[in-house]
Amino acid sequence: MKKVTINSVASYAGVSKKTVSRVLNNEPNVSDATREKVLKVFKELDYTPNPIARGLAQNRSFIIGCLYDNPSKSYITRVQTGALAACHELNYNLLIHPCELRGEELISNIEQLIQTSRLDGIVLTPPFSDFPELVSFLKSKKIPYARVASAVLEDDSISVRSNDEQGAFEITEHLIKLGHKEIAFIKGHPDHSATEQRFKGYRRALASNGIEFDERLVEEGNFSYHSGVDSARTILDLNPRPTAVFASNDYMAAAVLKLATQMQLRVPDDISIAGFDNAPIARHIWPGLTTIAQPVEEMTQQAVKQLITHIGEPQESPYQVTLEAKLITRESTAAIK
Amino acid sequence: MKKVTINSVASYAGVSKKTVSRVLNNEPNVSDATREKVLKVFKELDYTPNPIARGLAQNRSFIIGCLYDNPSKSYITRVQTGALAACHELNYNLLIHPCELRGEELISNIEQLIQTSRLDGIVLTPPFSDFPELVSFLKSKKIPYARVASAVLEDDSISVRSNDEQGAFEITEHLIKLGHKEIAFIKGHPDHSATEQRFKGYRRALASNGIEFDERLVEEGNFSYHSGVDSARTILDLNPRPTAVFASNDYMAAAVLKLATQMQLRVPDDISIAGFDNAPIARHIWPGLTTIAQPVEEMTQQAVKQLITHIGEPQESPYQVTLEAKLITRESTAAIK
DNA sequence: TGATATTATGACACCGGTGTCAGATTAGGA
DNA sequence: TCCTAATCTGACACCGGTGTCATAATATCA
Repeated sequence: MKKVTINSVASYAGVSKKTVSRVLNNEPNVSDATREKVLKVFKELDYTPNPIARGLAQNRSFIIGCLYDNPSKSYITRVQTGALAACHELNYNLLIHPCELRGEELISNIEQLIQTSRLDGIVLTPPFSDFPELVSFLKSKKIPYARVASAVLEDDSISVRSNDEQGAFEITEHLIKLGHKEIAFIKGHPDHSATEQRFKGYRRALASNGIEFDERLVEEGNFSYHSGVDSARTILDLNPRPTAVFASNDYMAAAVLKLATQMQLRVPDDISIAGFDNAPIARHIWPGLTTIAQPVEEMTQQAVKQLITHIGEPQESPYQVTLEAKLITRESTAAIK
Repeated sequence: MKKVTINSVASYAGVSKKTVSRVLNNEPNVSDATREKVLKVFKELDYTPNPIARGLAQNRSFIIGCLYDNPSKSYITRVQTGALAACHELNYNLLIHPCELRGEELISNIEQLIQTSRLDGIVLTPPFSDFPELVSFLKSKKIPYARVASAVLEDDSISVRSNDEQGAFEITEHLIKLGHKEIAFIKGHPDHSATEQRFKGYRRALASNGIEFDERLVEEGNFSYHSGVDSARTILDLNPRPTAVFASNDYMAAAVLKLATQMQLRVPDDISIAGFDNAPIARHIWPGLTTIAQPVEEMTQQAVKQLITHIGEPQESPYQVTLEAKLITRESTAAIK
């Protein structure tokens, strides 16, 4: 039951360490006979190369970090799922690192993370994806990074996003087509670039349908359920009350629904409610929320895959892709009566 | 901007590598003067030891794995939060590993994980905590492990749990004290040991209050929202309809609430609903769910901390603790009319 | 067939730490 | 003051891989 190392394999196969190493890494200049001999020994001895030794020799950790600061657990796990899929595929490990964007010493926190864990790269998820201080820090330190769901496209970094503006446009237009004209809007957290994008989409839909934008219908939220409750209170107390509410995410939409229900309002008969993200809660409440679904796993997976693939080889034209967001209609929106 | 290694520190401080290493690890037999000299150089050069090199020398990875297979995203993130806290404290990294208990080749999947990532230990979360095949595999391979929220206490492994049986007892008794006698019960997933425990607590509460157990009031669920919908349909169609439903977790309870609302039943006036876990959804719906809160982060943190602390030193009497679960009453339960 | 180019292989240093052990230094006691 | 014990310190091998380079084996061509 001794440990199987490259040395045992080498002596067992009657070749040098280096030759075994060549076979391991599919390097050329190994005769077919030797290669097969070594491969057979791999199987016989059930050999797995030690990534730590390899890492030391190559000055790599085979670990990438995933940064997030998000109140939505479902979003986080979706991000993780995508990142893990990519890591798995490319024999990397994922280090999750929740931390606060506005926390003390964010930069030095990240610096320490990179130093102590020797990360080979970092995936930034919202709201970090568009946080200039962090991005420029990583760039200055030459830490490879990729950005998920960023709104701002810098021209020299990997970025995979979906179109928030367009999604918000579509769901707003969906409400408009149902006859709604007074559509309240609840903004997300100001640190997230999606907040601005979704607001833009909302305004564009109004404008392109000839509905005048009314500032009084806009509330500031922060993506949390709690903030949704506050915003909902203000909105539902308006006189006249808007006939529809579009909240920038599903948690806030759920909060509107809760408050509306408490106020004996019937959804969607008395008021339509729309959300964003297609979080689990959107289908766990009654009525189910009309919302926008983004391919979060897919985005993250692509971003991480690109990140890992291009570690150590700076690209001329980095991977920048925008994926589709999709309108999902459920019971919380209906035609105005 | 050269790399700072133990060698640079050593030559800069005018001592040997080994002495630097001693200072790093707080080993004895270093004179105060030397120690301080080296410490000063650490600061001046901003030295961070390379965990990969250290790992190679000590045949460790400073990584522990966290296994889960859970439909509840909030549970997963709570587990992660606790595990990360412990890892952080002890300079370890956490490798998350979602996988299916009933998936193909679970054991070889785990074996490969351990082999390729050279994990120093593993935390098992439900339903793995009480999965005998896995536990005995780890034991046979001498992989250190700790179990979170396990029901079965083997006498030689680290285990931190909370009392599911007692929690279920309390919430059932809460319903009974509100005057309910026909209390339906929705079971969880059979692979989770909590399922049996919660059911036991329910029955014990009935028994100790002189209420006869009625098998027709028990439905099989699997902790998913969806399964809750199915169970709810059966229960709410019963004639006479039970006056309360205790679902084994909040997702299923939310499903009962959704269906009840769709059926125009008023909660809690017409029917009381109770859940378990205190998931976010419990307070994101209206009425909020009466439920049981478990200290998931705390459990996991303690388990991981013990695990890491005792890597490489088998214990005589391992850490086994049961933490308190707490009844949280919200609007979904009320006295019978 | 011999000279040369190409391919295959291994010896050895190295990555950045830790473990072992011997030797140097200091402290303690007679 | 000298001898012994305790404390410091460093030389060196080692962990398990990879990179460099020299050399051996084979292929190519004249």
